[in-house]
Amino acid sequence: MLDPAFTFARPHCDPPDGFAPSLDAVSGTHPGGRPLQALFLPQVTETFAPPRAIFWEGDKASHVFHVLEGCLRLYRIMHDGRRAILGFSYAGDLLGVASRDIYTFTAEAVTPVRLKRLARHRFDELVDNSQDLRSQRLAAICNEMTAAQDQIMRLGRTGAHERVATFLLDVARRTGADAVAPVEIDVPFRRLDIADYLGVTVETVSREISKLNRDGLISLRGPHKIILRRLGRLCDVARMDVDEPREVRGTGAHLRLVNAHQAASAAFSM
Amino acid sequence: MLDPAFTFARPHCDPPDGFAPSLDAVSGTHPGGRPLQALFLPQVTETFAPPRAIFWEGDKASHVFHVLEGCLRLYRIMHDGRRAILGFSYAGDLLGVASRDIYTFTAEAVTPVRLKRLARHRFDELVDNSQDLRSQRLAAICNEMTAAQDQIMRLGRTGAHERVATFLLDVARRTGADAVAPVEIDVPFRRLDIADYLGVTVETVSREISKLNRDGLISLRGPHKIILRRLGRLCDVARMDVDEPREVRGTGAHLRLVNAHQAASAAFSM
DNA sequence: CGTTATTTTGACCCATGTCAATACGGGTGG
DNA sequence: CCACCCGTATTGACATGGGTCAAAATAACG
Repeated sequence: MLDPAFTFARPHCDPPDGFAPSLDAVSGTHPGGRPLQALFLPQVTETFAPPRAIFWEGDKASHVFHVLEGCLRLYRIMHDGRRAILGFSYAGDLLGVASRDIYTFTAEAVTPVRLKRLARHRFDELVDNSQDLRSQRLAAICNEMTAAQDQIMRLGRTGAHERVATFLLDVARRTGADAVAPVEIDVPFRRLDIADYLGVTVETVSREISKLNRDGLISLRGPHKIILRRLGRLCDVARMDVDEPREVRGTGAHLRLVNAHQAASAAFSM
Repeated sequence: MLDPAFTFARPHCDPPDGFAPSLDAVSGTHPGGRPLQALFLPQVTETFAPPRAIFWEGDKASHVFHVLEGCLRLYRIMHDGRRAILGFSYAGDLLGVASRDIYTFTAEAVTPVRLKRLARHRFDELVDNSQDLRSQRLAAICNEMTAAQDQIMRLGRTGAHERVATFLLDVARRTGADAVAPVEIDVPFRRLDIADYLGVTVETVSREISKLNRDGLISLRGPHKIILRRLGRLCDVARMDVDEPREVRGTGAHLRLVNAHQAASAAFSM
């Protein structure tokens, strides 16, 4: 699936990479034996048409899910209606693993979704009986943590350019797109979803995408088909200001890290 | 410690509460028997003077730590020097539990810190041998996830007012301050730390604090001693626009939740 | 006490939000 | 297959929260 060249050159401390593998969604990397996903094999398949919710924020976290097909948005809503999308979930992901008591977000189908479910107590029971599965679950949740940290960094410290570019690259990676120059990606989400995920408005998302289009970094084939033309350039945008390291304000204690990562953007064709 | 009235009324879906119990820091709530923290009892105590780092982002995650005293900032730095503080860690917290391979952030002493450490392999070994401890560790990490989600929501969807007010209330709660009106809290962090945590600039933090001061919601006794005078009002600021719920843009599917939480702010004396 | 780092404040500017109009696209029924 | 419709996306004009730059005030520390 993932071409090794398609690693987006990720120096460990450089966050605006790493698609948020969605906060409570676990991309399936199975170390040795049976992956967590295998636990769902005997279950029946269910189907959810968009925009139906699989579960709601606040519901008792009674099940864990394995997404077989389609994609989902995971979000929370504030008292006054503001919505924040915490992440997206794709085929292969697990859903609800990090929810203990109640679900801390709503999961809603964006495209038609097929999935399997397993009662939480059953899932826990199965996992607890295997050292290997326990370890997998832990690793999975830790990966989610890291993804969440990436997102915190993006939202707190980057501009709209960077966020949108990063988002497109992440979708490409999640999709398992090829690393060769003109990658056509499918973006099933609406602009509002993207906006609520990136912490900006629909208009800003639209404008940034239009700008990338004007500048030739991408082409649009309808709002949901985007062709990434200059991957290298997109990376540059995603990691703004790479060339001109700005002055660091602060203690200086952490200066040890600054400039320790000229490596970066190299990967990716261009 | 925590006055029950001091719960900041947290309806499950309303994020701008919940102090980020720091992303990889575990506040010690021990269900039944021996808490995770007890594992550190036999270890020797180490001391770190600020601004010394306990570990660096990217280091091999060789140990887990238990903070006995003092407080820490946990942060990541981008290639160009921008810093994002992911959270803070206080006495009682565990540190490094959610770091599997390498530490995904730097932990640095803000005040003189005393802590104990345990080799990661040893920690894992001990935890894996007890159903109870495993469960505690899992719960702890899930709490961190929730805290991270809160932060994502704040950074993506709130203004500077809300962020600063929330921050002050969270420090108060973390500190275990009393719920009665004039609460004096100790804020050991510098303004730049707060700024990097809240995703704004130092100047903005300063201005917002000044404004709260002018408006009588708080008083300053030096930049690191803040007296919260109108807790109720602070809560209102932290959850801006409570009274006039704005029109929700979007599918409408999630409308089920909107307005389902007029409860809120009641708690807190005022 | 003087020296330096931190914080506060002011003036100005820009990225992004807001409001509003238009254009597009995908689905439906004729 | 085409025409219409409605939700979504784009674009423009304008407003503003918060960033930036610079200076003054205050606190921290030897």
